[in-house]
Amino acid sequence: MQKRITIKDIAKELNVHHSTVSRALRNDPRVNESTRDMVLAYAREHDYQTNMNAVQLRGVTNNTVALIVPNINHTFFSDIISHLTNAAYESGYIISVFQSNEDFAQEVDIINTIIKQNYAGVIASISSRTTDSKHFKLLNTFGIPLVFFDRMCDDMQTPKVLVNNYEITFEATEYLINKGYERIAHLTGPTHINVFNDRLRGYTNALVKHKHTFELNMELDEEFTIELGKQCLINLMDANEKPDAIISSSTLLTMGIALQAREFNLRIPEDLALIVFGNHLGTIVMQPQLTTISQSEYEIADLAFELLEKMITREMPIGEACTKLVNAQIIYRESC
Amino acid sequence: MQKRITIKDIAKELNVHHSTVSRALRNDPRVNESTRDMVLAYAREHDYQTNMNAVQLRGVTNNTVALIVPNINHTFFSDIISHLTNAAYESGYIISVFQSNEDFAQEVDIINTIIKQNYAGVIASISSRTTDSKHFKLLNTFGIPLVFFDRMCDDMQTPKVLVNNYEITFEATEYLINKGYERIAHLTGPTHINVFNDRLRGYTNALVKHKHTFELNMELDEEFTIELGKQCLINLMDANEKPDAIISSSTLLTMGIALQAREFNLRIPEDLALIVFGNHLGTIVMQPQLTTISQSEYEIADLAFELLEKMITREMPIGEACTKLVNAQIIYRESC
DNA sequence: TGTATATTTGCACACGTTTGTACATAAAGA
DNA sequence: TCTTTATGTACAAACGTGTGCAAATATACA
Repeated sequence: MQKRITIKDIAKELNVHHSTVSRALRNDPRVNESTRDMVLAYAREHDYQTNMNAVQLRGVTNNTVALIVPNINHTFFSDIISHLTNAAYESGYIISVFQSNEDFAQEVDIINTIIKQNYAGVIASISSRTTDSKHFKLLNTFGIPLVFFDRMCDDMQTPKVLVNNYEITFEATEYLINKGYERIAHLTGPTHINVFNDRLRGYTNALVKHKHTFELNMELDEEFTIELGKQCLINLMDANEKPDAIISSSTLLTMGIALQAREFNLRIPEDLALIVFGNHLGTIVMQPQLTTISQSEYEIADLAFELLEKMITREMPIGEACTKLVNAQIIYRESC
Repeated sequence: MQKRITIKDIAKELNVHHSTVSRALRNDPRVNESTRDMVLAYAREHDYQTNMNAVQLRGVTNNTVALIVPNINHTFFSDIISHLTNAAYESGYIISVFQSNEDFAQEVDIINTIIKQNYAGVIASISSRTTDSKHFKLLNTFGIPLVFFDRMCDDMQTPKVLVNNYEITFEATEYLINKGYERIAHLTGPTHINVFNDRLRGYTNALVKHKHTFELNMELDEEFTIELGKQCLINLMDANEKPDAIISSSTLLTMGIALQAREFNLRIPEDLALIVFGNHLGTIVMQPQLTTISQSEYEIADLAFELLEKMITREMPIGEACTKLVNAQIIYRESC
């Protein structure tokens, strides 16, 4: 664990000034070719690595982009992370992922770390407990570009890449209605989050349009698990009017429902239809395979990064609103 | 997008020296209480954030730990990430995740970024294309603590948290043999990686012990997908001696196999037994539910972080080998 | 009042890098 | 030979923060 080698060390060793070394390393034309070669050879030989803290202290931005997600182990987010990492790498950026764990305090800490470390930019989807956007606004204050995707703070002037949750949930509900289902339930997350609110509105409005009087919306603030899904179905089937179709925001919840339906000897889709948001692989190995709403993670990732990069290169101003809608689509399978 | 506020700005505004502000912000006892309160109030008011680049330039380490994984959207890794993030947060650290995408060049770039930015430490699982450990050794050179988990470079002196892949695969193979399966195949990744090599050895040795002559090992270097799994089974069933059991390293592969088995009207587990590494949720919603080998991600995450933290706090020296084995366990379900 | 001690603040330098400017040397032109 | 220009290198200051040391002020004690 020797001391880190610096340009001054190199300079001393080669009997030149450290400014010459600095220029040589960055291929500045004002340095003699032989000097440059000598410096580069020495640097390579001794594994010199720029100290970015010193560089950034002078105001130069780095190439690391922070990505904040509520949960890394949700298919939707992990797919986006994966695509985003690749897209960014091709443009010369490194993606660094942070998980807020649906926790407000952690989200704030993450943002503070990002500001303190001077990241080049931030792509974020907020936690379900986030109601205040002060910490995100701070990014703008410090001149760090920010792009929201999926879940966002609606009071912020910044680019947003969103899914057309309202339209697709409307469409899904209508699809179930047209299939003859009478009592459609809707399971989703806290509706102060745009995503869940849009889905709720799509669901409700479709019911209204078709004059359905049965409306059963469950807004869950707990962690979505298979167990919770089982319990949900138990509760639902305990009521007077039992649903014959469920649109759900969570794959885990829906898996639990499907497992519990077997226990109840409910046939899917005859007795109970299921539609779920997401591309979880489990949905296609189940029997019957679940009808899902796919949210085109590729497109979201590409769009979000494209917008961020434009802000980093100052091609686009920071702190200016702009919303891109990405179309989700229903993947018709066997559960309806 | 105003200029970033610094301690000098605060000092000028409050008519004190910036060193006093610096001390006040870090609760140095050598500063008057009233002065400190004044400074803290002003800092809070104006959203002052320390510039870590300046701090780190002076040799102080930060609290950000880098986590490198080959693929974020593999259940094994995303579970570890999730647990690790929480464990680290409780100890006051922030985890920043990087995906190498099973690509050597990206892995090298990530390490270089980590060195340049002076992260506090690194927890890593190497890509399947990594055969040279020079970049990881560089971390030690620069005094950055490193802990490997799961996949590692065996020529490196550094703590490693590994799964007892040899023993558990031996056990799984033996289990199949005792169940009466005659022709057991093994599907895994490139065996220059310790994980896959250990599994192969466990498999082979169990066969030898029980004098089984049928041995079919497939070492795949492509990306594991459901499609590839389907193709695998097609190929396997095309041979003269068709396997009646498969131990596989990949959930996706095995899902493909299971789906293809249906096409072939092969009954699971009667005609074909399946055991797969991992905790993917898909394995428990399938019918039949798959017997899996669970690798206790919690324990791996906790151990890895514990070791890293000790190195960060210099409680443990950097660059000293030590290997912790974590016990995997077979979760017996319906596919055998 | 004067001296000793405790408390608080200011000063100056360092960390590693970049960059504008000045200096030195070499080549070219008169 | 002397100026002019081109080329290469050195110098010094700056980025924001932390810290040893000196200075200043306040408090205690004789």
